[in-house]
Amino acid sequence: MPQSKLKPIVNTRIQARNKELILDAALDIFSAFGFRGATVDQIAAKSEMSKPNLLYYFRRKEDIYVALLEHTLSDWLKPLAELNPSGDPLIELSRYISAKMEMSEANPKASRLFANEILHGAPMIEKFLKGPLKQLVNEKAQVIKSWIAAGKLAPIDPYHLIFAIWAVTQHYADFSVQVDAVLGRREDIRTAQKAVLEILLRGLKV
Amino acid sequence: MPQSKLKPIVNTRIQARNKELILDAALDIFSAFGFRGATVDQIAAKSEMSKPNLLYYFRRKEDIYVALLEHTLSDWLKPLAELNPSGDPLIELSRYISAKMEMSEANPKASRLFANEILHGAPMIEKFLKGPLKQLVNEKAQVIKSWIAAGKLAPIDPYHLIFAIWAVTQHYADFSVQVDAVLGRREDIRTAQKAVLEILLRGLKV
DNA sequence: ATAATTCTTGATCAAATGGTCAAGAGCGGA
DNA sequence: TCCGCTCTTGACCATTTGATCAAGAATTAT
Repeated sequence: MPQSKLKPIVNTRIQARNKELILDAALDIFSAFGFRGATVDQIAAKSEMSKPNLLYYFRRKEDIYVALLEHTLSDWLKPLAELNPSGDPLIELSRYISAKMEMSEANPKASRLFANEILHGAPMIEKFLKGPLKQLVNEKAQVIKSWIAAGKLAPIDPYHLIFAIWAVTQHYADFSVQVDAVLGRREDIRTAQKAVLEILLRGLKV
Repeated sequence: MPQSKLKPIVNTRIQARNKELILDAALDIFSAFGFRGATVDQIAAKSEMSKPNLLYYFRRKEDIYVALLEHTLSDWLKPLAELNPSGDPLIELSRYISAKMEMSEANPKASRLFANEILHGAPMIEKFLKGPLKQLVNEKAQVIKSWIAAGKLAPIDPYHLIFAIWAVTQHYADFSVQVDAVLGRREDIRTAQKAVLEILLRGLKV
């Protein structure tokens, strides 16, 4: 069945390449300046592209921003989704915390992008928060509850435990300027990871 | 000695009142939209004042922002400064964490203002971070170290413990949209406070 | 090859926005 | 009361910025 002359369904190679270039540049700019603080000119300059050309691929500034968020939302859920109900609680949580710390180290820009979006009321990702994220957290909270019921974990509110893990791990990406300023040096990820694991896990032992 | 005709040293009553009105409005606007996202018009509208009149009190948008940050920096340090070296470690830390949780509840806007500033590289408060804040944290880290040395506290890195307390407590102000979305309701501060105290303190007992 | 389609850009626009100015209104001290 | 200083504002300006457009260059399909 011939695809009658509709709008481009399949991206050309050039489209794929340029959209990728734009999203890469946009992550740099949006994470550094926020949605309102970033300008289309900046993103165009960083992707070495004229502004009209950039707007040929994404018709509005907001479209770039939304695409960028969607592009990374699934990555965000992955480590939590991998929390294994039949594994050992402390090992599973340790793995999760380590994974989040490594994400903060490897991709602080994505972390700051989300932080900024949520800080400003999450206008673009409200549905994600109330939908997939909420659902996954509920599911994993049940897992933690079952561990507690089985006497394998100290009786801690699972939701607030998850919040605490998010808060602490993402702090090293979002507030790295403050961390470095207070420590007087660029913080070593290994040291931080070890300390965070101790602080968060020590109290969870039965 | 008569004060010769210099610029106004002492603020008039009207100045005091209007500057206060402006700063109140500015906290609302800057915390919601960030420095770049906020507009002078918005702040003027919120303070029920014409834009030129607002700019009579603060000549530039940046001046309002800086005044606002300075206006609250000392409040920020106060609870940590009150950590008492000769008190019981767990009670002192419990008091500190509770104070921070109450600040998140009582003044989430100030928390978001700082979060946004730090997230974007802290261009205006770099000196505060590397100066007074660093110094105070060093001092209190020593207190925690002495508690550990005295066998009154589990051996935890004091700097990362402080970071963890900041991260978790401020999370409830800065990421409240996410917290509420995941829980499906407005979170009750008492519940959150109790959970946070357990999570952070349980592992600190010797 | 060549027609159709996709890609690229200089020039331009309208709106938003930070900030200025001059002139008038209001207030406080002598 | 009167004078000088503080306060207030409508009108205005220059720049920034998101977005458009028309026309030409490059690519792709036949």
